[in-house]
Amino acid sequence: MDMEAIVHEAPEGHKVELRLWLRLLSTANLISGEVRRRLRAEFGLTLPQFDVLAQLDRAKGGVRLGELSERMMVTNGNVTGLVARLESEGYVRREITEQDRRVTVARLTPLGRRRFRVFAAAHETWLAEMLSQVDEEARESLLQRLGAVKASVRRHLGGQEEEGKPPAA
Amino acid sequence: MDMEAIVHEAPEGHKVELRLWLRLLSTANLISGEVRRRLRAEFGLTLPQFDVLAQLDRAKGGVRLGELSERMMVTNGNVTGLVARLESEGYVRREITEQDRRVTVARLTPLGRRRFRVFAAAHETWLAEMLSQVDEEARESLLQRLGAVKASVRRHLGGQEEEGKPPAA
DNA sequence: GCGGGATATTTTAAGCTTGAAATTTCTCGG
DNA sequence: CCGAGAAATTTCAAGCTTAAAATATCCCGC
Repeated sequence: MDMEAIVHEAPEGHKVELRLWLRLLSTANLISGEVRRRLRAEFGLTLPQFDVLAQLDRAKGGVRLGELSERMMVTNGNVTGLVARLESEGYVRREITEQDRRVTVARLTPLGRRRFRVFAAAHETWLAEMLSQVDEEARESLLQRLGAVKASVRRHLGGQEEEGKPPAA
Repeated sequence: MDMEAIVHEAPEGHKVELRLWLRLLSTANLISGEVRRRLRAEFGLTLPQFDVLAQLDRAKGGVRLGELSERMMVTNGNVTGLVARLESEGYVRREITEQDRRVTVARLTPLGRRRFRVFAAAHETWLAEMLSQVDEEARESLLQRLGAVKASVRRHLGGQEEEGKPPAA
């Protein structure tokens, strides 16, 4: 089975915000689907697993699981299994600190770090390829405007603000 | 548990294509997470379920399951369960055509159509809210440039082309 | 009208994800 | 010191998702 990304879209006749959202989503799906397929085919890795490795690689001395879940924008319960599987692959090790035994820190094993460098290089290449026909101006524009989108969305999250400043003005 | 979207991002020091991809992904995650939470809280619906209903609402006379999976960019096996759950909710009905008994057509029940109108109106409002601070120019720019991104990505999919024209020069 | 290949869907196994409840450990005021 | 509440993680049930294998049906050339 392949089930290649056919990527239908844009119903037409919808509010423009909706059309923008649908296009954003289908674009992200198109790319992540391709990345996922390649990670699997080339390295037997899932995308979330790659994501964990990337976070751990970025951190010097290991990452608390709670921080990992924040950085990855997923729930705590999620990282538990993810890290467990990566540990059984030998890519990640878990350590319990003696100062606070509630905390578990995950860090890359030497094998994990070595392998991740290979994964990351391929991943970067794929992205560069896939986005090769998006020119410098478009990239910069997208980066900036997507930042604006995120800012707009964040101001309208879920009713209750759980941190940060109260709605300015 | 809430596990609000903290949305870390952009490692800095990565190739610009990678940064663009990470921003695109985190933006999509931020929005879809919020939409998912609201659908669940207000209507007890999952996002994929909403997606199925939207596709069926759009179609006049029912949709073959295979076409549904194409339109939704998910595998065939996926829609089987999705449609089964929506059927048990009474929102969707499945019909087997007598001309071709391999084919199953899904269509909204009157209840499903009625309810979907409510869901869709709320959904549209949420999106309009979340994107309210993205001005007209930015929206148009994003729509157009995301289209270009999709085009670029499609040209670099998975090695084998399974349909469409051979790479035009 | 038969049989092989194509087409449509379902099933299956493995893994991801959420939200909520449960555990474990810590902190701190009295 | 003790106990209440906070904090970090795990467990759990339900649902999503994929890729691959299995089923079921159809089409077509002989």
